Amino acid sequence: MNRAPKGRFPAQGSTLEDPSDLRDVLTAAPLPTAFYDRDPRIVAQELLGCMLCRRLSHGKVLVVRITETEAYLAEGDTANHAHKGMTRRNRSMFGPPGRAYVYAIHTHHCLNLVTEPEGTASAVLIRAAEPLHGLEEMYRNRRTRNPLLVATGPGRLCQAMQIDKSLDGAEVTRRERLWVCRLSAPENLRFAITPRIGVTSAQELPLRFVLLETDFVSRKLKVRRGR
DNA sequence: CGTAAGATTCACT
DNA sequence: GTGAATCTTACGA
Repeated sequence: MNRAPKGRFPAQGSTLEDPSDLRDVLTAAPLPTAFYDRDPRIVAQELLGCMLCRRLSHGKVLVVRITETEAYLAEGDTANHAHKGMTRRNRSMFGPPGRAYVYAIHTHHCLNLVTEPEGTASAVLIRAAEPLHGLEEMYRNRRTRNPLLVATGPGRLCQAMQIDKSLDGAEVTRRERLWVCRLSAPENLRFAITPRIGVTSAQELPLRFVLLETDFVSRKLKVRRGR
């Protein structure tokens, strides 16, 4: 088993050091409302590999590549914050698709993207991402210089990208404070489907989607043994 | 108004 | 693996 030497980082990972690549990302059209106005399981899968972009108040833009998502269903999903109806916390999930639902948990925040039509409370939790641009800013926010620890977890991602409740309800279909884009037509990326992490109910539902062939995930996939 | 729980993370054993 | 940090929300009295 290969293991990175202590104090060094794996060679894996890409950046947007090439100015033209960065320009392509920053000028790409955000995914439109129609993208989000679908079943959260489909949206969760198709978000894998997409770029999540955050413009800070002073203008600097942070970019990460989404590697791990979870779907929270409007029907039959007791792990969904909205499964017992609307509350002050979850009201964004009842709003139109293509907006953020941000909530606080212990000492952290988590980012969801709202799916399906207004009145249908479903969303996709962004669980992990690979940092691509604005590394120094994100290192500072996370108090680490290990890229594998920057955004591999929903709380870490929000801390790295300065996402908190002030972004709850924000539109992610415009290039304003937060948006998602992709550089080309959807690629056929391979991913695994597993139960969701951390939920205390509906634990069996396979609603977590994890990009394969990346180390930028919140939990290592269980290795299938035997054979 | 008191209390309990939580879609997490980190340090430590 | 276990426990603590630390804060917001939800809910019942």
